Amino acid sequence: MTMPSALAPLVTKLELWAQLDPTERAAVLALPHRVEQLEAHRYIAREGDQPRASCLLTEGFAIRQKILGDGSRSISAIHMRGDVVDLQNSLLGKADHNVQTVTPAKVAFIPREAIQTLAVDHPRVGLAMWYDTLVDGSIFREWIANIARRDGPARLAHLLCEFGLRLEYAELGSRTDYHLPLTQEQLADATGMTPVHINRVLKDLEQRGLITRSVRSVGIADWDLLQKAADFNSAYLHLKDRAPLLG
Amino acid sequence: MTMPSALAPLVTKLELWAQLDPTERAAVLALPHRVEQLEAHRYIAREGDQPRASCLLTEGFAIRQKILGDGSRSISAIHMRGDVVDLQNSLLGKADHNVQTVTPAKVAFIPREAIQTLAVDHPRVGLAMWYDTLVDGSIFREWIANIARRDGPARLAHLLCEFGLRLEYAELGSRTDYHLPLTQEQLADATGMTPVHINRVLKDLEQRGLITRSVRSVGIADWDLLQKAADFNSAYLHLKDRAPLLG
DNA sequence: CGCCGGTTTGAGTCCATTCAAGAGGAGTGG
DNA sequence: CCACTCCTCTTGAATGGACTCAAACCGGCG
Repeated sequence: MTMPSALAPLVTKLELWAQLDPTERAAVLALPHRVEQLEAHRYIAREGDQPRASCLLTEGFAIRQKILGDGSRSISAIHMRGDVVDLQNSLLGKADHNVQTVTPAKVAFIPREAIQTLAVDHPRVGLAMWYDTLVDGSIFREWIANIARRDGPARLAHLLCEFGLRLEYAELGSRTDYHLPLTQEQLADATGMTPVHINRVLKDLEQRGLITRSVRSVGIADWDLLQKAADFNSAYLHLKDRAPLLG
Repeated sequence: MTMPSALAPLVTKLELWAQLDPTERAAVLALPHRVEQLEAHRYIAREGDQPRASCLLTEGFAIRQKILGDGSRSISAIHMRGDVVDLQNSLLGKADHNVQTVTPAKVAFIPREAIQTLAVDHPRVGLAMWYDTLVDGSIFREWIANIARRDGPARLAHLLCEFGLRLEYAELGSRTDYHLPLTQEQLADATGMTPVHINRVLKDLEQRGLITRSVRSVGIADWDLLQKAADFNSAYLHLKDRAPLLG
């Protein structure tokens, strides 16, 4: 278990939900953990595993995905720095989905018992982690609506809006101009389309002047316009409802 | 605030996750609450609201849904007796989706401050509620996969399997023969299809001998067969991973 | 009896898919 | 430096699953 600074992003994240006092902050930073540098496409957890550690993403990008019976894949979340990536799998005992890096990534593994103890000994920290899970849930619901009811262009545009906003919020880029670390195949699996169709939809968004693309980067000329085309309303990210009661 | 017995289903539910000691059990039952009998199609929370109370469903059925920009609707969850229906909305401060009854229902409203206080004063109860939220999230992920990647028949069959199993688990019916309290339009909004297509898919499942239907009831002749057609694996419901560590 | 919400059925259309092939780019090794 | 490979992206053509539009049917209920 290494230098505590690896957990700093976790404190930052939790303090969005609850102003922690010095004791609580120290307790979080004192969590036992093991830092690891992972290559791209590496599995952090596999469906059916009984993981003994949760994991904090401190660098790079990761996804949560499932492989269905017919071999197709569904991506249900994209994660970036500061996200606690594996609470579900490790706390619930048995992983119900896979977690995988998409780029080289640095992660801190935290034993599940340590998380539970922290939550019990410092209930306000537990509450903050619970809030984080609630926001996760909110994002899942929006993805359900996105995939179920929006057409191709709106669906992809919505993903681009969400990703941009979250990147900006995590201070990893500008929401109107950022590097998108996903292949078109991954975008397809995150939106319930085929890679071929993603390609055509991207072209369509570009031709309509809503986005510009270079290598694997996205530029958004007119944020409001794209937001409108995407039927995007950031409320579900709860970026502004932070530290609502605690503190 | 009425007789505490209305909260009994909540204790039952939480004890699936953590064996509570008498003090903790008493604390849950001592939660201030207001019982209300609601008619069908009544909104419990509306998107944008700042609800001051969470709500426990003690009788009847309810859904969570969103109305999109074009007026279409997406249903992201179906709830039955014992489910805590509005933690997300009330704890996060601002509702990001609607909660609505689909049948007449009895609910117990619990002030959000009371929930928070409970979680802080009795951290293990807080942990149990957190677990419940994690399972919610797991179901959302499966729904994403379901809508994104399965075809009509499998998608609907999957919903029928899940609903049956959850009903049985809540002791509200048999998984192979139950009353389905949803209209075909609601089934459509829960699976990302149109009502017309739901109708055809139902007919298809019936003709293939996978289900039988009467008024608004479903019979499943061969559970294993339907499960297979649905690509259904109940692991994501975490019915068997109960009380994993606590207690 | 007649209304009304929900269900069922038909016909035509379209969006997204499948299948297939080619182009671009990065990395490897001769 | 060039050939070779692998992966990703791009494009075309044909197919098909789900949609829209529209009408009819059904059962419960005032």
